[in-house]
Parts: sequence; C-alpha cells; structure tokens
Amino acid sequence: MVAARAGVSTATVSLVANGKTAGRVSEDNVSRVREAIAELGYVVDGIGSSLAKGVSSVVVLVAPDISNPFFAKVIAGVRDSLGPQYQLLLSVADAGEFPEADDVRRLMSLRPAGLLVDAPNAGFLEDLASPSPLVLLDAPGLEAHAPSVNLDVASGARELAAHLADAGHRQAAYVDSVTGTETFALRREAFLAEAAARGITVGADRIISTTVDVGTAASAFAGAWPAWQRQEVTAVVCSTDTQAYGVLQEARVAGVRIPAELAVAGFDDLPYSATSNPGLTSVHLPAAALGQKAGEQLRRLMEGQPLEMPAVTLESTLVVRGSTAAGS
Amino acid sequence: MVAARAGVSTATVSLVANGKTAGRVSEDNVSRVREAIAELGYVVDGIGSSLAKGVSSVVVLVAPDISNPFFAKVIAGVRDSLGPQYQLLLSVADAGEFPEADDVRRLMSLRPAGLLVDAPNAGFLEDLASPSPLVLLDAPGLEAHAPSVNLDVASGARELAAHLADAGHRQAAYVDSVTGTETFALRREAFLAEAAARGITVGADRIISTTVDVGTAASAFAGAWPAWQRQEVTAVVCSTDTQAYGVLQEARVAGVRIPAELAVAGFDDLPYSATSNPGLTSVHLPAAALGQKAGEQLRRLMEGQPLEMPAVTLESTLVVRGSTAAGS
DNA sequence: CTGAAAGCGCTTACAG
DNA sequence: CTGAAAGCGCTTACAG
Repeated sequence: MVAARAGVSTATVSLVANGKTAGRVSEDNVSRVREAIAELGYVVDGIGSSLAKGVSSVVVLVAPDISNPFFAKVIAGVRDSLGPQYQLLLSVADAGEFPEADDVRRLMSLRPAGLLVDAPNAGFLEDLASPSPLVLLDAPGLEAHAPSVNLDVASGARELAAHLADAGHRQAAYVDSVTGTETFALRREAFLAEAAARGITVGADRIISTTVDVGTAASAFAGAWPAWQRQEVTAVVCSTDTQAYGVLQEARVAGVRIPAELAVAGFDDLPYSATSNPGLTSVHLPAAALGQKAGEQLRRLMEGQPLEMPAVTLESTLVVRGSTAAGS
Repeated sequence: MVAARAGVSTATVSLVANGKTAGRVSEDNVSRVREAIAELGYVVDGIGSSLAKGVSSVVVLVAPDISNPFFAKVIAGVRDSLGPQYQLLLSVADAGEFPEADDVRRLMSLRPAGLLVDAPNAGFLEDLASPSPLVLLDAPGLEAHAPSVNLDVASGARELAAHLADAGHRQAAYVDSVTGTETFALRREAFLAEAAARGITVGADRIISTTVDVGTAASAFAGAWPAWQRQEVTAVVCSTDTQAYGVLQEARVAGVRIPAELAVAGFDDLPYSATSNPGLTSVHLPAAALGQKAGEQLRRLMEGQPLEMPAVTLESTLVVRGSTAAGS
C-alpha cells in the first residue's frame, strides 16, 4: 500500500480513507495521510475493500425496460438520493425480460451493497433470494417480499374514468399491455371499475392487449377500430402513452378526428405527450420521485437503519390535454 | 470453501470451476467436483476471484444517453457478443453527460474486465486512462485513443443529399444537435458538402441546433419556418429521427403538407420512423451490429488476442419513405 | 492513539 | 495428477 509512505501503518490509512478517524487517529496523522492520498492520487481498491468488508459499493438496478424516457427519470432520481459513495450500475437483460436465475447468481457474487428492482414479477423475486438489502419499485402486490415504493395508479385511473364520464362518453375501449406486470392489471381494473360505476360500458371484446410499442399498438387499433366504431365507441384508454401514440397516429391515418370523434388517453405522461398535437391526456406518474424515494429507502437499509415506512405509495394525477378536450 | 467436501483440495475445485482442467485433473475428480458444485449450488465468489486474478468479470458500458431505442439495440448487440461469462453493467450519468473523473476512478477501482464507451468526447477519454481493455463506439476521429467501431454516417448523409437533389430540391435547411459529439459534425459536414456539390443551397442561416428532443426541435422549427418558407426551402434534414418527429409534428400544426410542400428526413432509422405517417426517410444506422462488433473486439482484447482491425467502420444506408416521396 | 496480525474467498506457481 | 502455501488489497478486532 503505497500511501503507507505517509509514515504511518496501512491500518491508519484505511481508517482515514474510510472516515473512521473519530477519536482513533491523531489530527496530525489524519492530515499527513490526507496529503499523501491527494499527492499519490490514491483510490481505495474496490475489490480488496469489498472482500475485507464482505460487501461492495455497487448498487445494482434491475429493470426490464431501459429504453423509455420514463425510466431515465427514475434513474436520475435514484442517482440523486444514492449519492456518490455508491456506484449505480444497471443490469440489462433483453428488452422486457428479467435476468435469469444464473445471471442473478453471478450478479449476487459481486456482493452488491444493495439491489433495486423495477416492476418485477413474483418468479424473479423468488430466484433472487437476495442477501443484500433490496427495495422494489413499482411492484404493487409484492410488498410482502421486500420494502417497496409504488405508484398509486389506481386513483389516476379512476380520475380518468370520471373525466371521460363527465365529458359524456358512454362506450369506451381499452388497450392493455401484454406484459404480466402487476401495475398494468391495476391500471386496467381501476379504470374499468370506475368506468362501470359511472355508466361507461367497456365490453370484454373491447379490451385488447399489445406490446408497449407505437407500431404494434397502431396496427392493433387499426384492426379493432371498425368494430368499435360500429359499437359507437368514443373513447380509447391505453395502458401507456407509447401505445396511445400509436392509436393517435393510426386514427389520423383513418381520418378519425381527435377528440371530436374519438378521445384518447394514456398513462405515464411522457415528455412527448405535452408537445404532441393534440396533446395527450395522461395519468401523470412521478418517475423521478419514484427513483428518489426508492434510493432513499435502500440507502437507509444499507446503512443499517430501520425503515419507518416499508411500503410507500406515490400519488398519480390526471393531466388533461387536447386529446380528450371537452365539448365532444 | 464448502465444495472442498468433494474430497479434494480447494485448488482442484478452483481448477474445475475455471475450466482449466486440461491435463491437470483426473476425470474422476473432475466429475466428483462437478457433482458437488451442482449439489451445493456453489457459485464462485466474484470478489475473491477478482482479487486473486487482478480483474473482475464485469464489463462496464459507459454511455451518455440511455433512454433511446437506438441505444437499446446497441446494448442487445453487446450482450450477444459478450456472452454470459461477462456481466454487462451500464454506468449511468445524467442524461447527455459523462461520468466525472472521480466517478471514473471509482469505477476503475472495481477492476472491470473491459470498458465500452459510446460517443465519448476527447476530454472524457483523457480522464479515463484505463488500464483495462477499452473499445470505443461511435467515436469518429478518436481512433488514436483506442480501438473503435464507427458508423459511416458520411456515406448515408451523401446518399440523402443525392436523393433530395434528384427529387428536385434546391433550397434546404438543417437541424443539428447541440451536443458536441463528433458524429453529428460528420453528419452535417458530409450532407452540406454533397448538397452543395449537387446544387442544393443550405445557407448558414438555415442551420439551427437543438437538443435531441421532440419538443425542442418542434419549437425551434416553428420559429425558423416562416423565414425558411420565404426563402423557398422545400427540404429539412435533421441530425436525428427524434428531431425530425418534432419537425413533422410542428409542420402538421402549421398545415404544411409533407412531402408535397416540405420533405423531411433524419438519421438513425428508429422503429417509429417506419410506422409514422408519413413514414420518415432516414439514414439507417446499424445499432445492433455496432454493439455486436464492439463486444467482439473487446472480447478479443480481454482474452489477450490481437485485433486484426483496430478500427472498424459499419455502413449506413438511406431508407426512403413517404416524408420525402418523389413527385413533389 | 497506533501498528502487527489475521482474515475476507479465491487462484496460481510450486513441490511432490 | 494433487495439495500446501503464498498472495491478491484491503479492514478490523486486538495488544500495546
């Protein structure tokens, strides 16, 4: 250990580098060691340190869909609350997939300081069996597995149903996501229940599922629209904004006027939704806050502190824009 | 080391686990150890292994913009060629930023097996000074720093200029990106040179720059369009498809017919470009191949093999769609 | 307040 | 072909 050139033992250097000097190292030595560290540009070797401590400084974020503006905001929130002492690394699987049991084992053999898992399914969590602190994001119904930060998508969905009912819609359709993630089931069920309560009909034949992708949603809508039109559907709700963009696009091709003939809405409130024409009505989900809160909770766990609230839920709110403008 | 219960020494277990048994361990012991490993579900501890070997099994991918469908494909390509023995981890900085010198040091203290850096600037590479094998992606002009895999954006840009000239356009405009990444300078210069050679005028006042973002591009176009229209501009080329979406959207708002009054084109050929209406003419960039090739090169480096071709360039091709349909 | 020593879980020359 | 031993770079009780 080169920095031992500061005239002290490696033990002292280690104490200083880890900020554990309180009442254990003399002022004199602290500053001498600090100087030496600065001069030599010394950085504690992560591997050696991890082995001795039994844990690394890496926080692994596992997520099924990285290429999504929503997710980018979640990451920014996590980085914010985690701070610079932890290295945030994203574990990437194929789009929409989770790492397999083998990959997970290899990941765990890196001894991460903590784990953040976004929108997991129960199966993945069982494979995990993580000895590291773990916080779940957007995993409604899985609170029993680990501390979680969730989004109250249901209340936003109900707001949306109320908004459409108020605007006079009576026949609607729903474009769901094929992935089995729980949040999508929640969005759908909350919307359908409130819609029914307010006199909006959404028959089972008017619920279709697509991947979260503009193109697929567009063609699925193109296929379904003729029948829906005959049934006098005047509103389509999509489980994500991305799918709503597909509907919007295809409606334009088919010459359907938005919102006069058809109201369209989604979930997420992606940046594009504010600038599209017409703007897309959407249930705003607080992405940055989701990441931030999850990072905070994980940090507490990693520092051995207890969590006052192991299950946190963040509010969602409806943002009304041109795609459902009243007066239809 | 629990698996030593197989009746052999830890040395033998290590040999088996690392597949270095060739002529050094008896068949008998190999299978006994394999069984024990399977029974106990043993996984080599990454930290211990890394310390002994001096290098971990982690490959770090550093990139400035994660939330981009283009990038998702690059990652898929990298995963493909790297295989399961390396853990691919994404280092995330704030959108459009690179990690700072400090973060880089901390990253390096993890002793990554290799480093992949997408679209870096020269400054970042100097901070890096990586002792690990390093491959650059999409870093034209930086081949001197490290082995690189680049995209031949220039030839695509020239194809695009030729296509527009053939369609009879004489006055054009260019929407550039504000980030100083080299690839954008290349796109612009190649397009401008070829356009000039073919009789298309693009005055300096008809080159604007925006962030890579639908909204900003849309409003920048809205501001510029009146002047361009007076100058009889009939074609706008954007440095990315994302910006082109903004132009398309704003043109629709302004009642400009595409492509009759205005032809629009971009770079990247994102999935949405094929399904939008009209489809967006775009210079196709082979994202998956970029990642795959970079992964291959890095793998060779990590295995100590020499590179036949330290600088690889991948072709780009123009994909013509409705947004520039001939017959304007 | 300080340093010598053990130990974290592995891998790799080195003897045998 | 096999195992005992040293060593990778740190951290942390433990004596002093």
